[in-house]
Amino acid sequence: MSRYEPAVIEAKWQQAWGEAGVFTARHDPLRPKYYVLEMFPYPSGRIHMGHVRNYTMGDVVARYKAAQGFSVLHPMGWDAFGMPAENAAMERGGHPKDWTYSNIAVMKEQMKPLGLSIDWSREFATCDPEYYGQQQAMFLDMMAAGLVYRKAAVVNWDPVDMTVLANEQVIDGRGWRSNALVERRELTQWFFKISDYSGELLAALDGLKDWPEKVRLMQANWIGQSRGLQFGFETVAAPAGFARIEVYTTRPDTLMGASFAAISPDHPLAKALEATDPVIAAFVAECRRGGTSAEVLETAEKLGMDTGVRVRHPLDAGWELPVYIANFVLMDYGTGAIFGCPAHDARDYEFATKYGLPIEAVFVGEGEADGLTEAYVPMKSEKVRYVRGFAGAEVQTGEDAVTAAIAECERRGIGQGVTNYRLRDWGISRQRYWGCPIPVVHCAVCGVVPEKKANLPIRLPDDVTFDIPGNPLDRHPTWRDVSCPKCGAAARRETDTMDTFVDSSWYFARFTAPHAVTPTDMTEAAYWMNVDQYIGGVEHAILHLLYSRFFARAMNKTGHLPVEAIEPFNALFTQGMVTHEIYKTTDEAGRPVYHLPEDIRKLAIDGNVVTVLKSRLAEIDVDPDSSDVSDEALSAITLLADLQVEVVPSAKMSKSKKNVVDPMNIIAAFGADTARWFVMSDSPPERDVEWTASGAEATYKHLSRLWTLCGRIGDMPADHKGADDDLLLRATARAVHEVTQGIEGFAFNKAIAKLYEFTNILAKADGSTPAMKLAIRTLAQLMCPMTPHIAESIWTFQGGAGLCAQAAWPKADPALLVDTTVILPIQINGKRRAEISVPKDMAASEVEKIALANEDVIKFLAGQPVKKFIVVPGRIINVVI
RNA sequence: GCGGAUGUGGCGGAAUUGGUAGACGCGCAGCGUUGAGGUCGCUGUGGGGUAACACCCGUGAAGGUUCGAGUCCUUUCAUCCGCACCA
Repeated sequence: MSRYEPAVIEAKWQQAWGEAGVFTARHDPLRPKYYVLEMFPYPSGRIHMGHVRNYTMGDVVARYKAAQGFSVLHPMGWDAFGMPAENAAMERGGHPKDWTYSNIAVMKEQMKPLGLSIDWSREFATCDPEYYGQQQAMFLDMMAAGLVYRKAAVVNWDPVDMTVLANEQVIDGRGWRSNALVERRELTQWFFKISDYSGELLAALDGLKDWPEKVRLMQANWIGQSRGLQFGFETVAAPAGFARIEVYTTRPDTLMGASFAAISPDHPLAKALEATDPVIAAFVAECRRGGTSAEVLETAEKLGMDTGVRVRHPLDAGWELPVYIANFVLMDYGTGAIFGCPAHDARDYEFATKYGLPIEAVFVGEGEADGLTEAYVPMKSEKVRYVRGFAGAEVQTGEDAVTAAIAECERRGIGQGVTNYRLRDWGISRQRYWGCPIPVVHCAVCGVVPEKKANLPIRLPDDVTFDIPGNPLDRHPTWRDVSCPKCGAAARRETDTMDTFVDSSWYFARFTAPHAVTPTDMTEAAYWMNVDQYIGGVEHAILHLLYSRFFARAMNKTGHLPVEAIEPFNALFTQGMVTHEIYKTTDEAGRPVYHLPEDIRKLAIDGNVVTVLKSRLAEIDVDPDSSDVSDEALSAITLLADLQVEVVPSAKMSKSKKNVVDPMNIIAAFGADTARWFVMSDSPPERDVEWTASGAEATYKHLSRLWTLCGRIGDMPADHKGADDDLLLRATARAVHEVTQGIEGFAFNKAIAKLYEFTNILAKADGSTPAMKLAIRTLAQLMCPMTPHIAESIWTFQGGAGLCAQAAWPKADPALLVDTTVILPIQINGKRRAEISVPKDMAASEVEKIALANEDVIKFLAGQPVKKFIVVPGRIINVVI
């Protein structure tokens, strides 16, 4: 066996897999299927380490399941619509389509050398008309099924560029290009009725046993089910048409503590007042300044204005409350109007304090005085006493108080108990070019008319420019101006495109039949769905996954997915990021300056590692790349503190911090197996992994050492006896058991630690008996999911039949996994003082005798009587004195 | 503001889920190999303490439950992620 040359063997085995068609997914009714999917990439330009980690994880699962005998589907595609393509066109010229497809070509070429077990015959991009045309067909079906509607919604409006901005494009309340103050503006937009499924999407979370608990929790909180009371305030001195204001509250038990009512600046009443009152109009305009994101809205200073309108308290007609317009009341939640109880709601308390409104407690903490007013009393359900509750709810606390208050209000005819959800309908309209066109036409005669399916796909026009802001579709007469599909009159095509989340909400289903002339093929979908293991970043824990769960239900309703697939992802795994340290200095003004890894040098001085700038080394006449640094130079470096670079560990890779590691450089230097092994080895997959140059090098050294070891064994005479064969067989069985458990449990770092241990045992064994050969072949198989190329070479070299990638996963003989004797530590009063070695199944009474006869134990007992003797079989002994 | 998570040696992490804290890897140190450096091989490596043992301390902090706590409970501090038009 020659030297370890990854470039040579990796190309060779990739070709062999390709020729054997190992990764082509086959619809084989006789075999169980397994569908592994990693969240598909956005084609941003080049692949990064995060991609390598994500796809290697999926690949490990795919290869492992294939070895287990499953018919595996492991596809790849491109989430190809989105803003960056338009931004590139604006900044550099060119067309989003060209930018996107050339990025796809580059990234695909970069992914190939990783040796992933992907079935490339199923590849597609969401910007392919064949894909988005099917998406348009589903939109029409969903429209017919009543899942689509239009309504007004607020957007970020840039008044200078005259365009809609994404939240990301609003920086400190200003447009990212124009720097103009952003306003909130209403636009008529398309919505999917995801709220029809609020209850179901919540209830079904319980069935997702193989999803991370935290993701289910986040989704549940996002859907935000609450039980409350909806009731109407009767108004006094309100404009015509506003005799009542509907309010929703989750705390009807605090109604007696009401001190004001507040409506959203977007509430119809606010709009009516705005039209006639310039002071209110100015205030509402003030509220509409700034972006639309929840973070901005909820951290903004609380602003309110008394409208002059009054409402009657529902429990006491003589009690009038002022109605404020308040910027923290959201039109999207509840009814867009609230009642304020400052004593028991922190936000209301802040508001009441600011505007001098009364604060009166409904309940007090146990033992506190009844006269507690003007203070905020947090809800502690166990320890409250009602002092101003209303009849029927006096004795209740906590949730019971809410339930009792709702019942009492219903009895009195004041309002109704309502189950409310925080989840809003999904607004999908985007005023942008590079997205899936919404297939409808606006006709002056017929109104909104769906396109005919025969006319699909509605293709994006190619002849567009991005020299001025806004949506080029809006100013493209030959594309925009059409005749009505229904009556033939002159009409206007919808120029909004769909949110790119729509594209990614069903791609997993399309992979099961990527070339079908309908969105899906029900036979294929029935075989391949669901995705058995889905893997991706935790940043998608809420939106993408919730939208996909909704879409699967909508697809079922419109006949595009079987009912078994309404929860499309059986198991979910959320992986962490790849981070890298940052090298930072500060300039004269104290601003941080970042340095590239190749511009710094790490030196070992007196057992410490000192990081210095190469350029500064040159200044003191030290050759920055020479390995030979004199002791004088080293001590000079220690003295020069300003020469040293601050190392900030574990930062997200970003160009501005200059800590991006390009996977292609790693593959060129060490090969794909090293890159794959390293990203799987150090950290648990759900956590961030820090890329270190030394770690990657160590991985390469390990693989080289293994290569040499296999070569050495191959050169030995057959049956050269090294270590005990029995020991080898046991070690092999244990490795199979532990690595299998590691992969099954998504603990790849532990699986790799076990592989290191196993390799260390083999390196010491130094023989070439059949037991050794079996051990090495097994090692190759266990490594194959992680490092498939070197595994193939070792497998072949050690006489494995066929391709390692197609060999059946090894099984451990259970008899070889049990140890006959066990070492029991002995604690005395909880401190470990001695240990004994006993047969595994020895009776506790026997163990006690041996333990008490142990000389260390006798020494520590020092003749004191034993109060208690605890034996945990096979684990530990504790003697209490 | 709301929601979710994470804190263990110099570093990444392990700990059979309440039972020997620090597996495995990196780094560092010593020895060997080498003309030298790197490579490679062997050994050591939580802190204090000792000639070496012994012994003491130790899982962000402070309390608690237990024969026994990294793991369970209470309080607290720090850091990271998401928030509906980034994907």
